Amino acid sequence: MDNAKLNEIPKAYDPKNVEDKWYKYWEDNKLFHSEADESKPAYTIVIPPPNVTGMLHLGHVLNNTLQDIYIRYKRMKGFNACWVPGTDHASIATESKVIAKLKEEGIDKYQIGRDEFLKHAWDWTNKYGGIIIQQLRKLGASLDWDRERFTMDDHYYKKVVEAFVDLYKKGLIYRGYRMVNWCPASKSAISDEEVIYQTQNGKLWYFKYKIKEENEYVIVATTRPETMLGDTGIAVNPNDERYKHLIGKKVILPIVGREIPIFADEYVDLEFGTGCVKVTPAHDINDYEMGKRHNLEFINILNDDATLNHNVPEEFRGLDRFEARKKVVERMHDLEFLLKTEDHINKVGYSQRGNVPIEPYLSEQWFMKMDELAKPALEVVREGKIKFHPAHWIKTYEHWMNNIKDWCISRQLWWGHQIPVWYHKETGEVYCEVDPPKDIENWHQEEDVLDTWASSWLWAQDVFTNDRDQKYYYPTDLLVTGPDIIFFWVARMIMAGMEFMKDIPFKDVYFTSIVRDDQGRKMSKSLGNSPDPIDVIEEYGADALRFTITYIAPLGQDVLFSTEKCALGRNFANKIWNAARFLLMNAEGIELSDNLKEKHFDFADKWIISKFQSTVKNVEKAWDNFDVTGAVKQIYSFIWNDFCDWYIELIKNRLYSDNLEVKTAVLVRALSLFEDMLKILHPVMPFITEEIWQLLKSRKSGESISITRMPELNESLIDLSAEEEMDFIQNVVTAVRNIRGEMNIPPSKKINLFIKSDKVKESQINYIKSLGRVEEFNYSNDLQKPKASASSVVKDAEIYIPLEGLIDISVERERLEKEINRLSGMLTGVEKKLSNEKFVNNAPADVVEKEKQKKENWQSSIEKLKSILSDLS
RNA sequence: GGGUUCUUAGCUCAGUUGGUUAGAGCGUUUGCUUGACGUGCAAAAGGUCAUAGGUUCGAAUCCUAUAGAACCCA
Repeated sequence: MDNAKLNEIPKAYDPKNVEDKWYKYWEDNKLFHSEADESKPAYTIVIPPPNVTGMLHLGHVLNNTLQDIYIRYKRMKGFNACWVPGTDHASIATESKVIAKLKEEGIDKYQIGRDEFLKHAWDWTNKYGGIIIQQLRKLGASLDWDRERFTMDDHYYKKVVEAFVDLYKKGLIYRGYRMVNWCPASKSAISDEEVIYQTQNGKLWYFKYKIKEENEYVIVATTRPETMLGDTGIAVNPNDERYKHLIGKKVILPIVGREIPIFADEYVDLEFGTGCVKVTPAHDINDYEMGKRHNLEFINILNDDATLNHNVPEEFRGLDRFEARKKVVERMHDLEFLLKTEDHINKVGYSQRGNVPIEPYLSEQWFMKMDELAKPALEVVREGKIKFHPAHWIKTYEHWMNNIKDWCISRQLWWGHQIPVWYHKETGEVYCEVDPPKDIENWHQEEDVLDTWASSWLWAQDVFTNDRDQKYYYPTDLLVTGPDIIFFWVARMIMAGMEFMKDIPFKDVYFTSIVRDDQGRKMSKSLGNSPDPIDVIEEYGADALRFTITYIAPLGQDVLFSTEKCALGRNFANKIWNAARFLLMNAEGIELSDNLKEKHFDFADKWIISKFQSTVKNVEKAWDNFDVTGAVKQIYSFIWNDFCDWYIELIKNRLYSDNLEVKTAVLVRALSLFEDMLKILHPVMPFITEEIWQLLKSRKSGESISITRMPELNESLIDLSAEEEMDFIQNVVTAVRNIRGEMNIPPSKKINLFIKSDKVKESQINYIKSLGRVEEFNYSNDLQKPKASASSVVKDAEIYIPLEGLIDISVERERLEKEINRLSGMLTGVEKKLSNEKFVNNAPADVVEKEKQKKENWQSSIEKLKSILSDLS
């Protein structure tokens, strides 16, 4: 190899100068662009579109690293790999950010109107929309940038509208006056899935309501006193002896003065509170049901911002619900209707986006019928047409699908896909089509937009904007996402796929871990425990981050991350770097002719090639099983332990040999293996592998490791006898090092070594000598133990190290005794097993044979050690 | 209240269909300017596999119960 720059290879790997350079190279050469090509199999992933104005966080890092690993792996396996990037318009989140920004400027959304507001929203989107997309490049994500999509693109918008119209015409979408989860912060309905229940320390207030024309009271307990202003009934359990005589009577609602009936309903829990329940049908889902059953009045007491409206007494109007609560309690106290107050732990539903308590609220909304859509979507998962990893999520999915409720898809927002429904100004007729009515002046369009998920549920099918692409790339192969959106998105995308494409949207779904901090806490801005991935990349490199997070992320469990852990990946990168540096330095000035590759083989070469083949086999299996951590650990262990710790040490003898042909042959082989090694690592650490791959040989412009082929598994190269020979060497060398350690013999001091065995091969001797730092070496079957030797037993070979003057007899005795005890313990276990007739009769023959073998080996070792021990003077 | 998952070395986790000498990384201890790497090398210490039963010739692995933890749903 002729390369003057080699001396300049720095001692420590620095990703800074490497990563951006190669990403640009890949992008400039469009290496990740895919075109439909029916002669090749496609492998397709659509990115779970991040919020367009969002920033990259560690959840994205894990998720996108996994996708990149699979897309790169499949690309190198010869698939036409296509990874589609894009972002999501995130209706509520984006709109509330825009509103906040406008508010700072003193602008009110309703004053400027819809069209003007949307201009601001687009400005905002264009300003922040590129950030996360750029950040994905820093991570090394091999996305097909020519296919970048946005859920508000014209084509996509049209598809969303078409889907609505289609379902409306099929009768699967309807409009209704229903109780929904109302988010007072965004002044919009939200779906059941967007409500997060939080446990809170609340109170239980006990109120007295007087019964009309009698001198008796009922006592009700409530967690929400302010709703009493909307009470229209009192419910008791029909079997409750305490209250049977009151059923049918009326009470006078305090403060308000309204007369409301006492009625019986099975729903009432006799044990809770007093067994008497105040009923507010317009503001509680259970009360709503009771209200319908008993024909109660529905009195809505709230405005859309959760202040009290004109249906309550004057003094409460305009008050926020929480102020109103205080005031109601005060008034009830003054009126002596407040009996007592208890502490009470309750669960309060919060709006996921608005982060305020939601209100059950009656309003006119659009719903999608779920029963029919759910059926085929459930079926394909049950049948295994779509596979979940880990599989246990199937149960959660089934449970949700079996208990599915209609989906509230309308949002009282402007940023999003406006519902394609027009109402006739005169007749009130409803018109639902993709295109607006011709006499548009006589109609007004539905103001509401669709839930964001009612657009992103088409993502897997409509990121492909022409029929050929859609036919070629759909169904996609893999979806990588968090289990937190299994209902929001995964389930609904499956429904959309089955409904509109009549086919599954993806074959495998990989549910990622949740990234937490070192102490297992959720990452959150307020805790300040959420490192910015870009900072981590600056400090450790994207490769290190990618490697570390996949190394520590167990499938199906949370991953506990801290920035410092990235030292793992950084150290690994540095290790690889130095291994490359070592080989390249030795190759300097040498002509590496490939025809020497098959020459001067010895068992060390066979061993490492055999190990590599096993690694390829195991890694492929692990990728196929979505055992990402398993694959990453296999690669790590091969490179660090097998290749660096042993193989490089083994070849040093030959590398420093005077025989140029031997030296060259070894180098050519080592470099070729190193190149293969880089390839199997490349999906995990794309940058450093590209950097080194480019250094190994001079490459043509546009060439890249990312578009080379993965090494093919060749099982005929798995060589068990070479592995056995190597195993012996490793055991002998380790025994020698152990003795050195125990006897405090520094590595710089050479020792002599004798092995009582006739099975040592000539080819093994040099390796044992160099790795054990051995001066004089001898072996024979009838070797006498030299005086004052430290000893060990490896398989059936006794090894001696004469240490005249250096040996500490008591240390040596202790060492031997410890080993004898260890082996004896294991021997006892195995003897017990073998003396058990039932074991010998019932266990498979090979298992019994294995146990017998163990017994013999350990027995023989123990005998040898004992005899050595007794000779010890 | 219902469901799912988890409990293995000081910490974080592997452990494939029951048969291993129960592994790895980090951390700890000791030694080392060994002609790639101290972001390193070598050696070592450290585990009654949560607890109690059961199935089995044999259980970290299968079953039951108990305790504890997390998440989801109501």
